Amino acid sequence: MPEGLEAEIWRAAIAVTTGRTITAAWVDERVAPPGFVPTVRDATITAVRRAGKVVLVDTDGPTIGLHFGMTGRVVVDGWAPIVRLSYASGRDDAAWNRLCLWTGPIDRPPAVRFNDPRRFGHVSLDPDVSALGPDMFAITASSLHEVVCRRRAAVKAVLLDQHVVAGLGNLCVDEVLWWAGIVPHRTADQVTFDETRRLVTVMRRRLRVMLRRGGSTTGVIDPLVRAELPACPRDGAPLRRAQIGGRTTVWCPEHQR
DNA sequence: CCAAATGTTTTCCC
DNA sequence: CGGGAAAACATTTG
Repeated sequence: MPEGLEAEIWRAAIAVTTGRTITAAWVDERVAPPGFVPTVRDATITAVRRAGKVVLVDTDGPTIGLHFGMTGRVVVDGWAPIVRLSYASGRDDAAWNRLCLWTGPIDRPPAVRFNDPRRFGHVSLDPDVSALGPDMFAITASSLHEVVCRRRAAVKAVLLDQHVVAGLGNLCVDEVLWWAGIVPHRTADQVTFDETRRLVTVMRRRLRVMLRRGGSTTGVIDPLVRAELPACPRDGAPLRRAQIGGRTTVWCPEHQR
């Protein structure tokens, strides 16, 4: 899924609906709060924001939260900003639709369609995002280090924690650690301030590049590299793979220390 | 048939 | 109570 980068791509796509009024809505009741449809009908979309991995559709009524889970995705005006997610089906089956918002005739494609085969995602009203940490594009080295230096878990697990920094997912964490030269299983409190600074610099740069390229699967440690474990593109050492923080982790034992 | 998959939440154990 | 690790969740794909 979708990490913060995908959420940002979808946020920008959905933003074209700003100013339109929701004329009709449909949800899979299993993934939405009760009374969702009548609550959003006739609301006008005023802005589309992102909080970490969550897309927030503001209206003159409630704010609609889109939580993508592992396989959620969005189609806007019949167009998919991200056609195929790795680790998810490339198909687009109507049976997997979880939310449709129309801003015009109901016989046209919905303005926003949320489709999620695995159904780990959900839809919310006025979601509370106050517990999220600073955004991955905005966090500073000092604020990050303040948290990191007090945690004993693996640095990988800490960066995955949305209360620490919002938006990073499994692929992006492996990517930034690879660029920063920090081994993922190192204890967070062993990460120096200098290293945290490098981490934040790398985060800003590489996330920007990956966003432009199309999301979290476009880095050096992409899904193919994760599966095949070729030699490290930086120094030729054999890449390694293990479970860290409960997730598949790939790193270079040579330049990540 | 089996294993693994980009996330969040819950449960359990120190 | 708090931190951390592991399990659970539902389904598809290789």
